[in-house]
Amino acid sequence: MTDDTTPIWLRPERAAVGRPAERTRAEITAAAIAVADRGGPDAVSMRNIADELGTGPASLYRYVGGRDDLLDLMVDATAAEYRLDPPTGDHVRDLVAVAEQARSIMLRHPWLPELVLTRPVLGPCTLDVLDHVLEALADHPGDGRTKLEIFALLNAIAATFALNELAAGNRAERAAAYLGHIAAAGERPRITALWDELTAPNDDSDDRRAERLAALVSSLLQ
Amino acid sequence: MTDDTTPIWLRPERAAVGRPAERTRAEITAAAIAVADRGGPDAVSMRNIADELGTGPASLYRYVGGRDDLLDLMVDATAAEYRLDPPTGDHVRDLVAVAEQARSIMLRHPWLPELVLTRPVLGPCTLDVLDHVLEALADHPGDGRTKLEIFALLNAIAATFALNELAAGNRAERAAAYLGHIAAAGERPRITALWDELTAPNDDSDDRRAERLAALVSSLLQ
DNA sequence: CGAGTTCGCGAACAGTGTTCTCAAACTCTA
DNA sequence: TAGAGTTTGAGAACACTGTTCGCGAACTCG
Repeated sequence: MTDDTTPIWLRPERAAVGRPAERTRAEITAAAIAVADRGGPDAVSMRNIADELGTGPASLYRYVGGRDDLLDLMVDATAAEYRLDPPTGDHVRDLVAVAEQARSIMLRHPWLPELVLTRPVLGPCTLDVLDHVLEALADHPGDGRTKLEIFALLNAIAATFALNELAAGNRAERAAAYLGHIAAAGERPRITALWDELTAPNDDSDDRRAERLAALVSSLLQ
Repeated sequence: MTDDTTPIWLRPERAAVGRPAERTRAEITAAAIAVADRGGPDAVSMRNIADELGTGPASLYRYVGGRDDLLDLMVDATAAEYRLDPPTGDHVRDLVAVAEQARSIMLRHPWLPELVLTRPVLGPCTLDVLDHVLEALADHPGDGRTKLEIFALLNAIAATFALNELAAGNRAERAAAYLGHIAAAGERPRITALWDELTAPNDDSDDRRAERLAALVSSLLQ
C-alpha cells in the first residue's frame, strides 16, 4: 500500500504510533513557498527549505517523497488562494473572474507560472477550482473533455499574461537586445516596425489588459 | 564588447586566428537535440552532450556561454523546422497552419513544450516565424503589441495541446489516480461525472482536435 | 518496565553546471 | 624558417544539487 506511484494527496501524512512528528507537511510547503517568494524559482532547494525550518535536508524526506512532490504541494497550496464565489449564471463573467484571480495569484508568486505551465497538478485545492469552473459551466454545451481543456487553457492564458508582466528579468532583456539589433539593421521592415511600436512610450493601461484577457477567455467558450 | 549580457545570437562564434576549432555551435546544438530526443528533457546535461560528441564537458564552454545558452539554441533550432508558405490572405487559415506545425514539431521533440512555455526565446529562426505571422496579419487590425501577444498565445496553445497528447508520463497518471479516487468517493458529483466521461472509451479523432485548435486560434483574432 | 515503531538528522554518495589551468595547435610576422 | 601571439581542448577540481543510509533518541502500546 501507498507505494511510490501513489500521488502525494493520498499518502498518509503521519503514523499514529511511534515518536510524534515535529513538523507538518503544510508547514514544509509553507516554508518552501516562502523561500520561493523571496529568492525566486532557483532558490527552491531542499537545503534552503531545510534551513528555513532550522533543520537538515534529510528531515524533509519524512514528510515528502522528494522535491517533485514538494513542487506539486506548492502549486496546489497556491490554489487555496482563490476566492470561489457562487456562479452568477454569466459563463463569461465567471470564467474571467477565475482567470483574473489566477493572474494575480501568479503575480504574487513569480515562480508559479513556470510550474503551472509545466506540470499538470491536480491536488485537492486545484480540484476545488476545477469543480467551481465545472459548476459555472454546468449549463454550457460541450462535453467534459472540452471543459477540462477550457480549464487547462484558462490557466495557460493566465500564466502567459503573468509571465509577460513579470518580464522574466534579464532573459527578456536579452531577447529584446537581439530584437533591437535586428530592427536597427533594417532588413526586415515588419520587425523594425514592431520594434518601434514596442519601444514607443507604453500607454498600456490595466483596462486594456483586462479587456484583452476577458476577450480571450470568452472566446474559449465558443 | 560581447560581454555576458549579449545574447548568444550576437556573440561571434569563432576567431579568425589561433588554433582552429574542431566543432561548431550548430554541431553542439544538434548533439544536444539528439540527446534530448533520445533521453528526455532530464538527459540534457553538459556531460551527456559532451559524451555524444566524444569530448569533455569543459570543451563546450568554448562555443556556448553555458547550459542556458544551449537550451536557447535548441529551442531556436527547432523553429527552423517550420515550413513557412506564403500567406493565403485568409488570416485564420494561415495562423492555424502555423499552430498545427508548432504542435507537430513539439510532438517530434517531447522536451520542447516545456522549454517553449518557460523561456521567451527570440533567436533568428524564431524570428522568421514571427515575421511570417506578422506578414500574415499585415492587414489585420490591431497594434504590434497585440500581434506579438497573439504569437505568444499561439505558441502557448500549441504547447498545451502537445503536452496533453504527450500525456506527460507517470506524472499525468498520478493526477489521474487522484481524480479517480475522488470520483470513486462520490462526494463531488461534478468531478465524478467528469471522471466517467474521461474514462469512457475515447472516440476523440484527429479531426476533433484539429477543429478545436482551429477554433481557438481563430478566436485569438477577434 | 520493556518491546516496537517512528522521527530527526549527520554523514555520505552520485550527479550537476562551471571555472582554472596549461599543454597543444594553429596563424601571422620577421 | 624561427619565434611570438592567440585560441582551442580537456583533465582536474569546486560548489552545489537531490537523495539514501544508518543510528540514536523519543514516543506509544502491551
